[in-house]
Amino acid sequence: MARPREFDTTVALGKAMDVFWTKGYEATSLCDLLEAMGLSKSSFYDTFGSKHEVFLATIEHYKKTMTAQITGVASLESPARKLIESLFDRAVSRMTEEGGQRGCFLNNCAVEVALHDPAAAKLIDGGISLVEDTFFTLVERGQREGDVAPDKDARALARYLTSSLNGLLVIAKANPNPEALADISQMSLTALD
Amino acid sequence: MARPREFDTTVALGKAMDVFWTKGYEATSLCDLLEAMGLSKSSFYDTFGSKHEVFLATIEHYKKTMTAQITGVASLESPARKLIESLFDRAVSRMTEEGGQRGCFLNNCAVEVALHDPAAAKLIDGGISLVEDTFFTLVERGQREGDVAPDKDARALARYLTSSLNGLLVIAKANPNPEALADISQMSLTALD
DNA sequence: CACATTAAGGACCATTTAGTCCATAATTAA
DNA sequence: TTAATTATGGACTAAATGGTCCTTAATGTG
Repeated sequence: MARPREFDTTVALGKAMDVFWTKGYEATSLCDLLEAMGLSKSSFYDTFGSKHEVFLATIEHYKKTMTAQITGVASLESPARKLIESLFDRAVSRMTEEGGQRGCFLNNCAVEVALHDPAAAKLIDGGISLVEDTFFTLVERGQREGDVAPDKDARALARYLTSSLNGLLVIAKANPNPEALADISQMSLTALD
Repeated sequence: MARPREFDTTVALGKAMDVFWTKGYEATSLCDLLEAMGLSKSSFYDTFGSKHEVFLATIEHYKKTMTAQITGVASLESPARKLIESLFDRAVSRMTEEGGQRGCFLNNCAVEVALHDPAAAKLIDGGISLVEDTFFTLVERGQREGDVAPDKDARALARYLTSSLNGLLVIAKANPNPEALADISQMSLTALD
């Protein structure tokens, strides 16, 4: 009953992340994880150590996949401003479509555990910085391209955009009203003018 | 060992709210609640029914106390714009001071439970609407007073401000960096120009 | 004084929790 | 063929979970 190297650690981490993402850390039981990851308790503890270690690993996993995704977007040829706008658009449409109300994993984690889990908080902060840095790059490029206000501080704008996106996601969780989200998204982006 | 009507239900709810606020719903045990509220298990179940019912009650409690606080601010004589700014200032200073990183109770609840607890989600949404309505009143007043952009839709601005404030609080939870928060707050408020 | 409240204390419950450990089976590499 | 890997299944634990219930004690009210 045991072929060696049967399961893919990365895939399993992705599954675990999905569970934490939709249920939250505390509400996720070991059982939930085992089911989702498709492995036995023994293997789980052998490979990952503990629930908490898996949790931290999923945050790392999220950062990796997000980085890939985000640098993908940021390196597209479209004007930077359009790319920024599309990031907001995507957030809105994701939150308004069926079953998409999970929000942002980092956001969820920050709110639920950051205060009591310093290790997680550090990873989360790193992830948010990644987002901020992406916005920073885009803002600077936008300023060079001429469709982002050149007089505004790029770092401040990047911080602001990151915060705005998170705000949008929180509001959407409480009530994914498309009109409200569109208002918020649009107003947020006027800061680029 | 039991004097009748000894404990004040409202006070107890406030204590319970504090626990949920700092620990989150799932991470709060019955034991935590009993200790904080200062009552026995029997009295707890007699009076409140269940952990979940207390939870819902604390959201209501939060709304009540917040309404009082917020209408207090909104009815001050200062210019509306100044009042809006002070709401952001207060959020920043609360999040940067020692032990103030709990964020906003509604925000926390929205992120942790809204997806799986429809009853809570409804109450939370109601609370957020309260905030939005306060901003709406202030924005309209600010427009009349001449220091908020008159051409912008007041409802959209109110939604935006609510979202921005929530974003700020999430970012602060992950990393309460005063500079970043100041950047975010300031940039958010330029939407009023 | 007596009676109805009101609360506390504590026994009790079934379930679930995260986590450990070991024997077993399948596989690959030497 | 043999030995080292690698994973599984399942037995097991100790603690904690939310929740029920019943007895007892203190109090206010008639």
